[in-house]
Amino acid sequence: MTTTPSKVTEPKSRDADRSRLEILAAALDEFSRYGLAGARMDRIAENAKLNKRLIYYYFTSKDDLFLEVLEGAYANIREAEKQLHLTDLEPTQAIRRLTEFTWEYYIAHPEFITLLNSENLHQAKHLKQSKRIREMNSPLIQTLGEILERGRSQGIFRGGIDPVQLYISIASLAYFFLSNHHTLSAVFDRNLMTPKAHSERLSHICDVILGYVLRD
Amino acid sequence: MTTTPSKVTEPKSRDADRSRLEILAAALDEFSRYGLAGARMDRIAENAKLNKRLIYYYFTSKDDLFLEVLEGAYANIREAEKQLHLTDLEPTQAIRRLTEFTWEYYIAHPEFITLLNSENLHQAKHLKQSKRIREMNSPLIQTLGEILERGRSQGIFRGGIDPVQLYISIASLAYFFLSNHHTLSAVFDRNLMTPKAHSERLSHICDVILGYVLRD
DNA sequence: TTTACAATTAACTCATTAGTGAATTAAACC
DNA sequence: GGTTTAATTCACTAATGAGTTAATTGTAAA
Repeated sequence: MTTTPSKVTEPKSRDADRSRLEILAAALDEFSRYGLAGARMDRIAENAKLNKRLIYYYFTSKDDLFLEVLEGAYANIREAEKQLHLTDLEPTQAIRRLTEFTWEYYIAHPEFITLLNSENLHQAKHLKQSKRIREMNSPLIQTLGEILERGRSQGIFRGGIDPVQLYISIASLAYFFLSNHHTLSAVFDRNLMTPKAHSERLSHICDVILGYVLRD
Repeated sequence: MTTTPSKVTEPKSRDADRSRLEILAAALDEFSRYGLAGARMDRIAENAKLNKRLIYYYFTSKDDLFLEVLEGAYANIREAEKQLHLTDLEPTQAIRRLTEFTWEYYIAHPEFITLLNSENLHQAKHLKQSKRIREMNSPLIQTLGEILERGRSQGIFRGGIDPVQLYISIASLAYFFLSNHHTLSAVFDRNLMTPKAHSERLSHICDVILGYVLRD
């Protein structure tokens, strides 16, 4: 027997907030699966189980919807980055932690990768017009700079490392592998998406990054 | 005076080979600019200065055309790789050469990057059905394995390096930077496409790769 | 319990799109 | 010069797509 719980606010049949979220969730799925041009508004409505008109009611246009989805994806990763607390760790451990985090975040959020690829195909035109994303600047570059300096002064890291370059490199090594795994698997005739292949990749990435950062 | 050269075969107004090539060139441009879903057959015809019907006459469908474009792109990079002659070089120089080549190839062929991104969005379904591409296996992995072994036995390289992992890493560090430069530039508020930024990146990539490969 | 407004729906429009059928023309061959 | 065939054009279709108009319904406040 499913009795509606007394006093507990009963699920409304009309709920603007819920509808907005349903649309955003369906849109994230759609855009990351098919890209911006390949995405279909009808399919988003269908998967959100809402009338298509509501998408326009809440989000104005396909591009505006895409922008909100992108903003959400950035907000999520920035939030996760904040939980890292790299400053509490020894320099070497901090770099390792950041590398592992990056890898695991991409593994857990493949939509983020395809969304970014779409945005880059469109020359970041949505991101550029987004005040929200520009304000969401990552704390990582600053922190990374401090870690590198700390490692440097302890004599364990090489000097002259640009934190932006290093951050991009850590991202590269994880992102490219995952973003391009379909073509790479085909070309090298090797399944790169097995747990074993994943752990081998992560271990290789750590070796590359630490091999670079650590002083000889 | 432009006189039609006597005896020299005059340009035909109808030329199947030329038309095919015009279509392929226009399609490469279109697909790399807009992706597979965003590409427009009418625009390809217009840019090729040929009737749209001819695209279907020569290439059957949009997907088949995309496949041929992709095959061409792979054929080109494989051809360039063959000119590298890494075996003639000392191990360290060979790795540096390969790294620089990869970077410069991507710089010179941005279409290759966006084409690959499109193909990965589509889970490499065209590549997987292409006998041609599967036969075009890169000589690089084999060569890279030999170089690594040579460096190893000379005591200058670390042991246990998987050539496929290393190859993917070299590609990653170049590819990701260029593929994602629009979003990266916006997020870091730094123009990554200046000549200076490019030479800094290449130099960083070489440091990372050699820092990893060279024994401490 | 009526009112007011927000949330939702049905039923459209109109432009665009991949793909075609059939006629036409240039060139190569005899 | 006439015939054949390959290359090209024209005019179309059928479906699909983003976005809209206007009516309807649920909900909460008065």
